[in-house]
Amino acid sequence: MQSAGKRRTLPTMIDVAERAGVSLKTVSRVVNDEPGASTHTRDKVRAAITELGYQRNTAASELRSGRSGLVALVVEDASEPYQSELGMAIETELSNNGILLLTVSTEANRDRANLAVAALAERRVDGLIIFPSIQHELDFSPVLDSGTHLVFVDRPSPEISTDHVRSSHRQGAYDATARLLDLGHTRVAYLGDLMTLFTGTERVSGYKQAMSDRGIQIDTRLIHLQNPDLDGVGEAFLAMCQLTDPPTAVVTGNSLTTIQLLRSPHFDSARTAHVAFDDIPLGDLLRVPLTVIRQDITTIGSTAARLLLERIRGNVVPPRTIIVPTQLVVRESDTIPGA
Amino acid sequence: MQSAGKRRTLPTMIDVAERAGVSLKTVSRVVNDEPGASTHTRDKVRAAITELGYQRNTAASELRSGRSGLVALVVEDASEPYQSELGMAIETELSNNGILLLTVSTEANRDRANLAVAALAERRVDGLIIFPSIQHELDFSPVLDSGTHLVFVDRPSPEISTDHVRSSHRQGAYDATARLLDLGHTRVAYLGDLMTLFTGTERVSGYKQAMSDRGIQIDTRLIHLQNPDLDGVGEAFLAMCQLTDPPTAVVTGNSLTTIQLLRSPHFDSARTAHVAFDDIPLGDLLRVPLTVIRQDITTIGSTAARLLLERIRGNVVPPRTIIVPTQLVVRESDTIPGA
DNA sequence: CTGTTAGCGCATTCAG
DNA sequence: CTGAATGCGCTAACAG
Repeated sequence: MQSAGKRRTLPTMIDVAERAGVSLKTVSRVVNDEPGASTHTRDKVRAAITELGYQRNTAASELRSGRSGLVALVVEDASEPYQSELGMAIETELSNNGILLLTVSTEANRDRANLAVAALAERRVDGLIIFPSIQHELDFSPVLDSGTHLVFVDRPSPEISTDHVRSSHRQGAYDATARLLDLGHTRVAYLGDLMTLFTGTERVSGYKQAMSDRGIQIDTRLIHLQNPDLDGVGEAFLAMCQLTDPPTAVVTGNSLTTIQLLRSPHFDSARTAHVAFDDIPLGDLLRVPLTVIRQDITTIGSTAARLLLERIRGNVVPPRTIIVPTQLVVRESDTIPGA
Repeated sequence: MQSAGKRRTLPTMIDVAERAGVSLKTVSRVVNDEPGASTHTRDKVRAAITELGYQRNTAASELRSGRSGLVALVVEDASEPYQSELGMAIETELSNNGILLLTVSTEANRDRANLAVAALAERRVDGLIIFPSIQHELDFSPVLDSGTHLVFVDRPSPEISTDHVRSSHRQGAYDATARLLDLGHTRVAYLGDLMTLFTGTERVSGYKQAMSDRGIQIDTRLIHLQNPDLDGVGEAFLAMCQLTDPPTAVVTGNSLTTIQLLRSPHFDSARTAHVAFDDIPLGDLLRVPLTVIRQDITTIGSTAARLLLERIRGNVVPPRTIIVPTQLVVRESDTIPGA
């Protein structure tokens, strides 16, 4: 059994050079797969590397070259399903390009989120992928100073003009609403996020558009927007049901709202048709399997990583916006059993 | 609107020293909160730092000092709920100590998982927290050479003697089984992982112990162990139901097996009592809310991070094993409606 | 194809 | 309490 934690001096490129009988620079060429070394020399150097157990010291390389080989993902809570799936997609794309991923959750360190960004700046990360926090805007000036590239996911930055990848929030909400309308409903409620959020605005406007397109009067009493972190969705739905003309169907605009509604005693999946924006884990195993608008998070993540990699490699183009389509996944909750 | 990606030369400690009219070393003292600088000097230096927008270059500091301020979490799939919650707990603990977290999913880099570990070694990460992969043993010799500290989570390493934090797998499985036995069942099946896994072995032995303690004969036909990545749980359960004395209750030993069973057409939650090891997301919203043994992942993660931090700070003690208790969460699936 | 020189920005060592 | 000198390990720029 090996034991961890012993430290001795590690061999350097100079040691390898001596062992292989070549110059320092030649070793560097081999290690970095640069041209300018014969196959024979390469083999000699490689042999010396394995004999000595040489490992390149990234810190030195980084200091000299200015590139860190590090990208950071800044999210609110890396353990939330959407965000962890995003992280996984990004990591996959980056690791295929020899870049390691740092993850910073602003929630974990609310007061110190800006400190964390400063730490990323000190580390000279090559790029940042940002899933903007709902809670508070971060100060990205430290990383901008050092020429780090930024990509925003899910919604654009209000202050910084840069690349941005997101779902077609509006179209997704449109599709959710249209689905219920096509099933014959006319009283369709919308429970969603506040309009202060970009995504909230987009989605509610998709809902309204679908209603208008089918010539259905929009009843503002059937629209409830609130911060989904706070309670109140169930009560809002109850109030709607007490109208003389209550809703027969409902669209929920985000997962938190969906879960609040499903957990509410005032909501009965057997009596009200329901389509949710955002899939939730195990949505197929619920009491009534949930019909949802699913975001293609993996594509969003890998696209964000790809845009970032292009810029890191020196591609200079104007800021781009990429919209990734959503998908309607029909299960059961959109149809009422009795109907 | 600011625009990202412009690069100019950043100020260094020398610039700050000149501006403040002190020496390089004094700046270093202030930046690192070392003693040996008067309050007056500190203020002068701090002022110069803000005026110039100075940011320490971590690479240089790292090259000189040998410490990277980086810890890596090596998991199989960072998007899986258990693993992302673990990551979040670790990140919280580390960020409180000024350390950033790298996440490496071996799944994202299947063929190259060992290469990723080598990359961590080259980066001289201060420590590694490892949630061992089911798929394949990794080669940690590169990081051991550079004196990196390791902590294993969930199960110990078969090869390396080091710190290790995990749930009381055996006690948890015991509690799950005992719960069903106490409810009057005598034919309790166990569907779980292979015994080649540490956790699989621990949990099945907890099940057996509970049965024996209550004087109930263990029927090996009611025990099914398999790789939960593969199909077959539903069929195995069906086979048990066709016995002359079929099970009236079942314990599932891990989330994948639980989900397979719940999705299987051969299993009916209304007819068979069920307790699952490991909570699953939204377990309370399932057709029949799931009674589970829940692991305290947050405690596991923060404990692992704490043990690692101690070693990074130079604490030399023999390898430690910390067992974190599990908790029975009673919902409904353990009782059959008719009974 | 290969080698020499210089210096990235900082922390360590030792001298005041 | 403060400063000067040195070099961590590597890569960029050039020379042969």
